[in-house]
Amino acid sequence: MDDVAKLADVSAITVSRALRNPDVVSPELRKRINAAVHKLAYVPNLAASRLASSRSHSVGIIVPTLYNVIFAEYLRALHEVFLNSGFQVVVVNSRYSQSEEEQAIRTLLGQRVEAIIIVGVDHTPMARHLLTQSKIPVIETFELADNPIHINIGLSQAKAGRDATQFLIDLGHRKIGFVVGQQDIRAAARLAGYLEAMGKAGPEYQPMVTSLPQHSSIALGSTLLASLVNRGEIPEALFCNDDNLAMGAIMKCREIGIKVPEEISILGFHDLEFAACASPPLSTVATRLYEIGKLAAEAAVKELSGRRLAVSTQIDVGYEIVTRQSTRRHHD
Amino acid sequence: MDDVAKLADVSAITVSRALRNPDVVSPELRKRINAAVHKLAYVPNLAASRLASSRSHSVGIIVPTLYNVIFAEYLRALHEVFLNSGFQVVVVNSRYSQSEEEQAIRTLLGQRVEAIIIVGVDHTPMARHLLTQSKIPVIETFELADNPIHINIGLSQAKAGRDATQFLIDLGHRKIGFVVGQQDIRAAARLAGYLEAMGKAGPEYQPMVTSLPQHSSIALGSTLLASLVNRGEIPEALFCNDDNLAMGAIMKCREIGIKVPEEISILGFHDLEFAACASPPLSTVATRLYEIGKLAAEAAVKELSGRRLAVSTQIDVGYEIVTRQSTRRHHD
DNA sequence: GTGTAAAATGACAGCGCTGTCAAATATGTT
DNA sequence: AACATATTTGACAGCGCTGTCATTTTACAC
Repeated sequence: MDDVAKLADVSAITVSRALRNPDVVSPELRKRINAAVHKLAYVPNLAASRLASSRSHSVGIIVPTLYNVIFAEYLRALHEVFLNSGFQVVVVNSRYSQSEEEQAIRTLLGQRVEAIIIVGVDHTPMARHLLTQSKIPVIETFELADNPIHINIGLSQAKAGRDATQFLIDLGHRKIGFVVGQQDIRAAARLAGYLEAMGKAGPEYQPMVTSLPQHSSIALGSTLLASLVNRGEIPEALFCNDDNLAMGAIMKCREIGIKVPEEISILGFHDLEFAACASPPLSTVATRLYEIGKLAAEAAVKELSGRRLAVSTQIDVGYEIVTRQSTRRHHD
Repeated sequence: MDDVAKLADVSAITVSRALRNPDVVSPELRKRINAAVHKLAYVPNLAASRLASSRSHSVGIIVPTLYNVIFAEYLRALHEVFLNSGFQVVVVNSRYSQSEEEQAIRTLLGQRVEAIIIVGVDHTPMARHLLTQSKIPVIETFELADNPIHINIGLSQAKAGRDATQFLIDLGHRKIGFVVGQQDIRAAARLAGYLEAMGKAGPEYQPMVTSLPQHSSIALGSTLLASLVNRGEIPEALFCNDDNLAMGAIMKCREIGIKVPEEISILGFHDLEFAACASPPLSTVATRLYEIGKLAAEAAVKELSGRRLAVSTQIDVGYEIVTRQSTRRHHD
């Protein structure tokens, strides 16, 4: 900054002002300073700025993965709201690991982000401790917590899993499989819901879980369906932990000549962008991905602008089973 | 930090050391300090640390979108290499806007990231100026630049577009369409390649471009194919700007009863995870997404560890047309 | 011309750490 | 016991900005 000041022949403080508050500096100086800034390709040191002002103007987002489309709409909403409110968005990827999540929290807190939006409600005790002690808004999303740290926006994954399974049961299916990749906590909750519904339905409803500890993807859905077929255990209906898997399953069915939904009903989760245009269009549990992000960001912005919300606000955004053509009533 | 020091009854500097260099502090003090750190949920202020040490231990990644799967493998590779090398990864999303890209560059430079990995080689003059003046490694990826800022790893998008089109021409197709969403610069280059190949092939090869200024997605591919059909202009072959669009197109074809590849050949781009398990499996131009990320990160790490590369290193990772079942020789 | 208020600029300290070097303490050797 | 050496701890300045307040300059009214 001193270099800029020297070049523009003003004091350093004036440079700082010209950059942050251009209209309080006389036009002539402003012009000279801008020229110097440009000439030197000067970029203010944010570390120094943050240290001096103790404001970071940034918020931290923690998502489990950046490698598939599940959090796309959620991220889009967060970016839209925060960018419009003048916050910089820092996205960190915990890669479905609680220890990486804790590490991410440390990093973000170290950067003194002004709010943290995090997917999920299960954290290491240390992570929870850090989040609780930090004096910033913490928004936990996607799941509903029994005991939210602060603000919590999501839906009951277990209930959604139960209802989805019940939906397939009500369609007359008995042999209903559950398909999942690497099991994160939300997947486990949906699985628990599935098991509960199956258990309640009666002894002839035998749970049948197919899984492989890999990141969810369309390709994995395809692989999982193939392994099901190889074991000769083709169910009447399949509840897939997300639309990626469901899409893959549909593809594989088509490839090997299993008719969807005539021979097998397939139900996805999340209603991702491609669900409606799959062939056949995918029945799925629509979660309000964009909405969750939007509400989370808005809650954070509201908190930060002083209008404190209730200590622990919880919003259940619910879900909806969208019936398209990949499921149908069971015929013997 | 002072609070921690007071609680552990040591000097602040010892706390700092215990945190950064635990083995140089006596075990007893270390224990006391850790207890205090934990009790107070103390997280060191990274801004202060960065300012004092003038090291950020972080690298900046700029991608045009976080909302679809195109950059998944690329990001995965970058994360793997950088995290293993002890760098924190900051991902920023330019949302396909050059001005947002420039803003992102400012932010990252302001954070004093130690390297910048950026998708693309076209930047605003200001962005280029900032990047050039910054004394850090800059790795431009995906495209090959005539005039790289520093290190450049990618492939010729125009050449790939040309070859892909030629591939369809060689299959005997004449009416070959190009399908694209919102046109970024790489899309434009591929389109240019397509136009060039069509132009060279002769007057009976009329270009036929279908596009809609929206983010690429499977759903958009479906929409675009539908609009093609509505206009009654079903081509013999379709070169899609990426696999998302191709996948959507295949789905829509299936829905409305156009047989792929019997009635229409469909060629994608990138060989995304789902290409091989599409139905029919998608022929596509495989770009080495993971490889690009890996090479980029490794180049950056090498630069940062002192082993400077040649001033402007350029690596052409090439591409490969993968023939699966969505394309076939044309029959009249 | 003088006085008053407003606008523009500057001085200074300090944000919370770390690099460097100095001091204190422990350890080993003869 | 005296000394040399290694280990552990501490003091101090300063990283590059910004908040606060002081000072200078300008504008305007009388």
